[in-house]
Amino acid sequence: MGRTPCCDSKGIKKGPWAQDEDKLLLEYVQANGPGNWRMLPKLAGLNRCGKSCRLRWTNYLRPDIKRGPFAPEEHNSILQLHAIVGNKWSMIAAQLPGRTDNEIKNYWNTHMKKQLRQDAQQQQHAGGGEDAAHAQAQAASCPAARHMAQWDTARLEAEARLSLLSSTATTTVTSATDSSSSTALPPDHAAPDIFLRLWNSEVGESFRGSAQQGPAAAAAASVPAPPGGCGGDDSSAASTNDGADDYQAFLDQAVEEFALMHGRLGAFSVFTPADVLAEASCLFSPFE
DNA sequence: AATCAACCCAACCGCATTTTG
DNA sequence: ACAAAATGCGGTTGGGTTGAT
Repeated sequence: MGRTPCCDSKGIKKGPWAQDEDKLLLEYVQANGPGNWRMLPKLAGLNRCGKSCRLRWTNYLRPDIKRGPFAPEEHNSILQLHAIVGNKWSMIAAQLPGRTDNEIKNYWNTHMKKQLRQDAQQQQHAGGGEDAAHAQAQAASCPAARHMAQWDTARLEAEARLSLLSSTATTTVTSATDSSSSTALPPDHAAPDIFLRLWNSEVGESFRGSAQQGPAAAAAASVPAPPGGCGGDDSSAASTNDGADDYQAFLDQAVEEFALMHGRLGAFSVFTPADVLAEASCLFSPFE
């Protein structure tokens, strides 16, 4: 006994949108604004369900949608954001003006997953050894371990940036590294660098402690092995559960920070200016 | 030229969350 | 406070396109 689906009416068209349908939808939304998707098809003269109309508008017809290939900055942003919030595509999309969650999701699934796999393989060849191969196979077969690998990348980049900023002794770092209040507003003149703030907070420190035994160990310690899944017959999983708590606490705080900051400031850039990123990439560029 | 496989992306589906009466 | 409706979100699928054989 659930709700009846919105699209179960007979005769409702599905599949690709025709040009005239796009035109009808576009004209209606431009005249009346988005919203009331339930009634919109009838009012606009469309033989579609409201859900389909909303999707078509948000993913394709919206005038502020940016089309074309993703820029390197966008690529890096997606990479870093995904390391923090995971598959929260709408959250990631909120930080990339003009990109839809669907587009980012597709981009991640088709381009970036593949690239991460290739990078991992390259590292395996460079590193060599059976242990590396084993860890790689584990990472490839276990989503949680993959996520940890992504997290490790973001962590390294944050460290590189921290090193950079501390060496240039900018005043923004002083406020950014003030861990006494993780929810304090950043100074108006500085971009809020959540990576740095989280990294220097207590949960960040706690997580660093658990991850210091290396990425593979951190992955094993942080993520309980699924039944019959990666991590094998890990009987020590229970004894290392602190890592999972730290990791979860870190992620939870990251999500809270995003939500809080986004609520206060609207759309904003999480990341430092492009020149700083460029410098950082000289120190450490994991995805090139 | 024909066939097949891989890739890409728009659209759908179902669940979760929020809003409304 | 509750139930139903509306909306949002993430996972998945299907069909078109492109490249290899």
